[in-house]
Amino acid sequence: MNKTTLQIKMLYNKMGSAEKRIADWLMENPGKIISLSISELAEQCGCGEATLVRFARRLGFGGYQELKISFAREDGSAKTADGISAEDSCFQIFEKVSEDIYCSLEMTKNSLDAQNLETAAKAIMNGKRIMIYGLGNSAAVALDFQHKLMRLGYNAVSFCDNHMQSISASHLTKKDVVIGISHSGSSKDIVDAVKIAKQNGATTISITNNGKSPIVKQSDIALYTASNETKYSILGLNSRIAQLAIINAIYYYISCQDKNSSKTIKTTEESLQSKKF
Amino acid sequence: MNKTTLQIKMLYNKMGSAEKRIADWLMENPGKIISLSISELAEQCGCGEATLVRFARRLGFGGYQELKISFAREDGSAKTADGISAEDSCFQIFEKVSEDIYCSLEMTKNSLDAQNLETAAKAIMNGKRIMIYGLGNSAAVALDFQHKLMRLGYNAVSFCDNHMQSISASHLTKKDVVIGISHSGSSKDIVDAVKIAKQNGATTISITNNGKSPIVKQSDIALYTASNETKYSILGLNSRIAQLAIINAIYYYISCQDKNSSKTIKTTEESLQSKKF
DNA sequence: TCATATATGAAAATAATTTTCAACAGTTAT
DNA sequence: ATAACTGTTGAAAATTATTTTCATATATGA
Repeated sequence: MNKTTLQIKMLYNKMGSAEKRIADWLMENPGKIISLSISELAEQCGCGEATLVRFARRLGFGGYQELKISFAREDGSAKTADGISAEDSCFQIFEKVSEDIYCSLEMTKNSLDAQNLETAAKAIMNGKRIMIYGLGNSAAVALDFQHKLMRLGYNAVSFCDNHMQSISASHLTKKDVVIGISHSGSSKDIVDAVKIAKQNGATTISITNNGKSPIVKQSDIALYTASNETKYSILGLNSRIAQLAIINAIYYYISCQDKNSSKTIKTTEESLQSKKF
Repeated sequence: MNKTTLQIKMLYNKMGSAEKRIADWLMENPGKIISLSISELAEQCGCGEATLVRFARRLGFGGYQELKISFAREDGSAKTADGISAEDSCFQIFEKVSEDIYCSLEMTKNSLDAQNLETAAKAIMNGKRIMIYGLGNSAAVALDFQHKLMRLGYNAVSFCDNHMQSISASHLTKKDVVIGISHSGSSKDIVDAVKIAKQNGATTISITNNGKSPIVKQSDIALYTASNETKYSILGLNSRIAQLAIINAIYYYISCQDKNSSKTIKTTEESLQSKKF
């Protein structure tokens, strides 16, 4: 599946009935748009030309022509990513997983607030200590974040022990920053620890897939991922990748903004040299 | 070089001076035609619109539009993902990171051997014990893998302590499976541990970005990621995501193939219920 | 040199696209 | 329930793009 098709599917629910008809026609007739003018397509879809222009704009194009060209670029051979089944080879599953990851990243682009992201990155840069809490699935993400921040020379620690999380949170001050990671946003222990940190005046950041979750109430800054994985799993596998993408973005942002970072990164690399063949 | 470009070169000698000017401009400005109207391009080439229409017809197209679309289709390499700079907002960086992740996944699709992937997944399913080794960056990936396999009810353990890695490897048998994760493939301790495991007869699997690395020599099965990140980092951030995608694929594959898994996943979920709000 | 064939671009004709606007549907506030 | 608001829609107008026509220019070969 290509980028444009993907985007159409993502925005489908937000479309009006005429736009949905357009989306449906495009899905059912892959590649055909390329040889049609706006009036011809309007007739096919039973809508006005204006609606087609709006449709194109909504997808981020300048107009109908650009939409058409985008379809031409991205090849008509539209693969449709179905669910994963027992007949699939492991490689086919890999392809589907890639597709879903891509989809989740696009969705996260919509749900992630640019201002919050920037504020969170700056808070981390100014924090005296950075505490990162995650459990289960999110523990690996927390560890990844700690690792990256340490490479940049920051005083970052991650905990995947709920006692340690609460203990560490209880000793924080308003100079410190806490990052709570929970896909559901409802992990009791993480919420507790973040709450304690907030009571102590620390800046609290949460990374979650659920906007209406308890962790958000305890957060000064909430970073939302998005993913459509009800299909074949309760596990938020794709939102996890989106979390990592957010972490990568923050990492790069800090490494660009922080003037010491290039030196620090070099120091890190040097320290690891002897560990390699 | 694409079909249309080739044809233009073939017919070049038969063209008049104005048409040659068009051909020259197109060669010097690859891809630019896509965003230009016929009048704009006519001005660029210093010729009349009519000449452009004739030019397109001569190449076998119905008109200017078709020529334009043909260029759009054949010019896949027009991705303009720049590097990350200090002027970028954190959100812009997130967008670039997403783009790179997508790119890396596509590249990995090419470098990953379907047969090896399947073999690795089956070996894991049949392994008595699964040992996963990673250090630094790769420790988080190893932890993630362990977590997923445990959810499926497998006897999986990850170590990010080089002593524990070697110790555990020294006690393995040919019924066991070892997974060594190293972006560079040159991490001494990981290679050592995998080597020990291999000497003991365990099935060894490696996940790495480097086909010609020491770890591959110690592996029965090598799974290669791919990524282009020389641009702004030594860290293999994107290959890391590709590693996780491989892990996700294996997870789903096993959960489809292993008949007990749905029960096990349910048990896992139940065990976590009390931890949530 | 001249007749013929071909190439060219300005302008006219046609077609495609975009904008405007009024009607309408659904939602929220009063 | 009603008013005010918000967003969707397509017909028609306005704009822009493309194609055709045609007069002129240029080259070719007898």
